[in-house]
Amino acid sequence: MAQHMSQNGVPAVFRVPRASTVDLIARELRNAIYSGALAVGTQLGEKEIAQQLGVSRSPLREAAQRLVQEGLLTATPGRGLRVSTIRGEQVNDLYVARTAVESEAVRLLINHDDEEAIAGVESALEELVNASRGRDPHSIGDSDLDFHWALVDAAGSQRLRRYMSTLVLETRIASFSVPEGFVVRRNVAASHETILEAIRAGDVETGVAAVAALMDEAVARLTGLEPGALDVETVGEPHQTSAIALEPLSHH
Amino acid sequence: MAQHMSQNGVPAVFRVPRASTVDLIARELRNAIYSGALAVGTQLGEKEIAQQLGVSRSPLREAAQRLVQEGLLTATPGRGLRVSTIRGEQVNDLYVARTAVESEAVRLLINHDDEEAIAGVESALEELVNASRGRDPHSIGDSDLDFHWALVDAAGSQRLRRYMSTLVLETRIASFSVPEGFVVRRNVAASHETILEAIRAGDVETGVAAVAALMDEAVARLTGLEPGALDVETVGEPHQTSAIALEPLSHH
DNA sequence: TATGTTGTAGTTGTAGACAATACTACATAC
DNA sequence: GTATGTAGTATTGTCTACAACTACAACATA
Repeated sequence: MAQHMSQNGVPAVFRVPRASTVDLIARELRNAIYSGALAVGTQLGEKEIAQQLGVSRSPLREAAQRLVQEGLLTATPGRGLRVSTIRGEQVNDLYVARTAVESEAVRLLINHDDEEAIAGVESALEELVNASRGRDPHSIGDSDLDFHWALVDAAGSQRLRRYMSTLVLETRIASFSVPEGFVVRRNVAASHETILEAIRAGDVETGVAAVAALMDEAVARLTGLEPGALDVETVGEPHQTSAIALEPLSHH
Repeated sequence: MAQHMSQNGVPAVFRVPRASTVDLIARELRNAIYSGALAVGTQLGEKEIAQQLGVSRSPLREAAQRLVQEGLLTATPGRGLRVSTIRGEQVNDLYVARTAVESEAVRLLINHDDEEAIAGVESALEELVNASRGRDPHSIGDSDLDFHWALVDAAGSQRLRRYMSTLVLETRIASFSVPEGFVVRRNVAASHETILEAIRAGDVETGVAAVAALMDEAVARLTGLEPGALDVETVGEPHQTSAIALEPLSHH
């Protein structure tokens, strides 16, 4: 019983958290969705994907159920799995969820006042500012999502992190789902700075309001409301569909 | 192509969403956790449970992965599945997530001002008031959770609903995880009334604050901080473990 | 021509068998 | 007596095969 106990009864060494095959496959699928290798709406043949990953259908199907629970994949009995599409009212709902999570993150950051955590958000903002000086909409979009991820990550809540990691992917899906292609705002950095300033100032009210404003704007952009009123930049090429989507996974 | 299209191109009739076997199993597992039939920390033998449900291990394992994604089950490679335990810092994190979701629900309810939706919350509150007049801690606890569920349900967001349905189960798990047994506050109704009043008054500030206060109190109750300062009632019998946990599921 | 039916191919859903891993108990060495 | 090694047992992890379902196309029929 006393295998490696420190004096106060707390184990001094923990079980190494090996990743299961299902974990690896699920991660691979998420990456494929994020990168666009698995295009939105794609029907994924289990046999084919299992072969590409070098596993059999069983663990693949188990991993797929995780993404189904997240809402990233949609399963229809007899018709299998396809990558979820997010559009119309779903876009609005997605940003409702993001508002809930990111608002709480702001609140937590202000309450805890952890300098190191806030610094993480700050460096993400700097990345965004840099990217927005360039003219590559894709890297702006990536930095944008990175910032929001950093914001929630810094809040230190395991559950909010889990929610956000799915929401980031769903946001990506929503972007892909827009028929016009990738759309980004020109002046992203400014409104994001407002959030960070509010956090530094300890002003919950302003911070939450800034988050909400950002979300409303994003919904308008993605659902195409008042397209003339928004200062956006559109990029063609909705997404490239490659024949071989997935790399075989290496167990380590 | 034009099989049942209304004039605007939106399908007028949708595919009936048949429930897959995996759906049914997942639902059954969640029910078993909610009811306590699957006790917290229980290792669930796949063979045994599959037999009880009258299915083979494959769909059971797939369903289990859904609950793993939700955090209700914990999977360890080589050691299989067990019902998650929620205690210590996890309790706090759980209520952080609930605060995020329920605060946003309050905000949505106030913004939309949908009388029918608010009425749903009101009836849940009445149930809670009734239960709190009685002395059965279990029915008080149930009505409490029902109220919070109704609150989020009324907000009308699909994603918040999904989060909340898991959070309700996690809250239940947290209750079961308390070694002293079921613990409820004596004056539950009052603080819940504050939330509803704030919604009716359109006062976001007060509503959100009331939610936060409720959550803080719950964390204190469950983590056993200042036990003397809280007006709580404890019930023994942490949970009865029945030999046969699950009913065979009927496909309909 | 349009609609309904039937056959066929391909896919998914489930079950069972096999292989790999982890737990238990016992034996053995220090 | 404690600790380490080893065998046996049981469970999980993965694969393969079969059954069931869906989609598509060719054909028959009104």
